[in-house]
Amino acid sequence: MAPSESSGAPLAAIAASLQRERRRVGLSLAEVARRAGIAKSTLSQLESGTGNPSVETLWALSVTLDVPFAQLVEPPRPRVQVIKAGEGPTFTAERSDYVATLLASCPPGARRDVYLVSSQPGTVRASDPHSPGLIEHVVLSTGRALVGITDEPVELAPGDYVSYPGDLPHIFRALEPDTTAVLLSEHQ
Amino acid sequence: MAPSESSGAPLAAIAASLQRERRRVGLSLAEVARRAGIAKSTLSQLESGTGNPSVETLWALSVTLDVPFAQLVEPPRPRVQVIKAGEGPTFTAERSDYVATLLASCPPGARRDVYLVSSQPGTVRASDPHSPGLIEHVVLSTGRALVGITDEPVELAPGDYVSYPGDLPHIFRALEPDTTAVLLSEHQ
DNA sequence: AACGGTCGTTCGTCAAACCGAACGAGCGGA
DNA sequence: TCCGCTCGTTCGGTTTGACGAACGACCGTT
Repeated sequence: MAPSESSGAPLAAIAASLQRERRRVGLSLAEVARRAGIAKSTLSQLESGTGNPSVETLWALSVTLDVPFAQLVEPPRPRVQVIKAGEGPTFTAERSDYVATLLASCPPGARRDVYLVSSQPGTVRASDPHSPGLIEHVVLSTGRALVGITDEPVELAPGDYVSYPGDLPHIFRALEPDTTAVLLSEHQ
Repeated sequence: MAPSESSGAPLAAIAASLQRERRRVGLSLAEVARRAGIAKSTLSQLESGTGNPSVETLWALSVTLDVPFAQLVEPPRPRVQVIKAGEGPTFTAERSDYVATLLASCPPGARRDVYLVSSQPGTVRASDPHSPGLIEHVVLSTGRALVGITDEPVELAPGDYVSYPGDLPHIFRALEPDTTAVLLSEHQ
């Protein structure tokens, strides 16, 4: 997914984030600038939305404020969301008793999808490689399953966890009826 | 968590990412520069690691290449990880039958932790607010539980999903023995 | 009030990011 | 071979982000 909107750079969002995070850690503008090794005038302009910082400058600030770099650029996002079992958009593989329910799709700023996977034995859910850098995490809830890279899958029991690069061929193969798992697809 | 290392800005990583993503979509340097509205000389220098782009410039490129902004800055990261049920580092709440197993901690570039939660009824796991912007996702695996914001929790059955802001007081209260859930803690 | 301290903003200077044009290299067709 | 085209790089000129000093505002203290 592309960055939020196709609009211009979120300079205003950066300005707000910088000030919010600085307030959060309770430091003065001058102190943050000093620790980050930048002029406080620069920081002042950035927080006022006047300016277009270089990556180096923003990076220094993200380190100083102990905030993920991306958080300074991609603004916040809120709220409560409930999806009852059986509801929500589902994706069913053809010729395979495999149902994936999208629980939380990738919003701007976050880079992960959360699925609830329900599968039956007898068939194999083989996935072609997804986009480079994608990582999948699987936590088995019920049943048993062979999960992971096609060449070296791992057998999971309830509570077991596996993660693997999603840009390699991989499978999900239920070994017992009503096998369910939580799948976290992380877009790097 | 802070950006990867406390070292200098990842200008080399940006250079590599830009070239890799451009190659991926199969466009020439000149064409990408034209679409992004920047001079191709600028892009040439960025891809060669010579330069310290402004946020505006990088943003335009991330939009053009249809790549999340953060991906241009935070480099890749790999591999397979297995944690069998009962293994892995656990956190136990005092006075509460509540065990959280850390499945995937927050690496540089990603901003989420994955836990397997196992809990027994009779006690309430109440969490004080975490850092601002944190979002928690819960998928119930077995049993039943009251989960969510303390003021308005949601009752979950196996397969149910809920997400809520982690910076508000929230609870996890098992309603049946051996209640388990997958908890995704997302650091915005 | 006068003082020392820190707060955040503003101003002039300088380095550098960005631009546009020109360049050489590589390739296919006449 | 000589065009015509596109590739990516290199070279001055212009714009602008970053710097440091100076500024007014706002406390406590004397």
